[in-house]
Amino acid sequence: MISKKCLYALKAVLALARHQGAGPMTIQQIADAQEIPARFLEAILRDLKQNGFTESIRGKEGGYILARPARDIRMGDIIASLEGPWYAPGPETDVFASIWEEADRALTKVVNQVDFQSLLKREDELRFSHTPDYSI
Amino acid sequence: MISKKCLYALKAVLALARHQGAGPMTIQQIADAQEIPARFLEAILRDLKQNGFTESIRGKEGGYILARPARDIRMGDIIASLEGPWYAPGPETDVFASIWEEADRALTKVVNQVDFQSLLKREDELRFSHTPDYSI
DNA sequence: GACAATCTCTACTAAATCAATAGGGATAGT
DNA sequence: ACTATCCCTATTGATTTAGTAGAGATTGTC
Repeated sequence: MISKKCLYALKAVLALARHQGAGPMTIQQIADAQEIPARFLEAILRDLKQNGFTESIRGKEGGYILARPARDIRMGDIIASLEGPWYAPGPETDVFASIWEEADRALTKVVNQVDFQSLLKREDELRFSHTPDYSI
Repeated sequence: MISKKCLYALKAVLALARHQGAGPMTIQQIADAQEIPARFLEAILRDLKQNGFTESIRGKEGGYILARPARDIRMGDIIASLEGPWYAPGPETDVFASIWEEADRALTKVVNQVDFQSLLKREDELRFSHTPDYSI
């Protein structure tokens, strides 16, 4: 099961992606926008910073920004850095090992195909298709 | 991360597959063969039974057998029945939902391609290729 | 320089899950 | 009756998850 921490991290990066170019976002702003407990988010953003995805500006007018363009951050990058490997390649190579590896590759391939620029686009399209149309 | 319970279950089914046609295996035999804590295995085998993968024979000379031919049991079947879904399809459909679904499909596809008859074959080949060859 | 808004760091905790373990009960063959 | 087996419920210790708390460091503004 994918952890909430990881889900929060993905949402946070998405929020920062949408805000890119408009200065830093505070932890509180991100927390409000994505409904994430602020204190928890704080720790997550620190993790993201340590892994090179975000940068922080301290002091008043401070906050977080993406360290690189949204196009250059993939879902898989975030997942890989926060989530442990979903299977442990042990020393004993049993008959299942190669299957786990194949499954891992399949999974990685999917999440590595999606960068945050394309997520923004997807989100826009989703919003569009879900907005009720009251016109006649 | 894939749980030990699930890994044990897969090993147990593999052991039963190899023993198929040779009468029931006791919990203890399976535990010894696959190095699984017997008491833990007991609960796992009960789960497998409830999910229709194994059948049990009680009393002396009792034990477990596969409920169907090894060819008709896939890795994915065992995993799906013991492991919860690896992501939770919540009510709110955010932009990530479709990615999780795609990832899930990719994963399922891999593990559903492998049945236990083919695992037996793979294991034989693996054993063969790992057996040191002392001939000159 | 005081103040306020921000990030930073360490520690703590409550709840859930995992990986078993324990103890007795039911069943079937000899 | 005896024994080897499966069956069922409950309990436990360790680990992980999902946060919370409190104090400290940094920076812009007045």
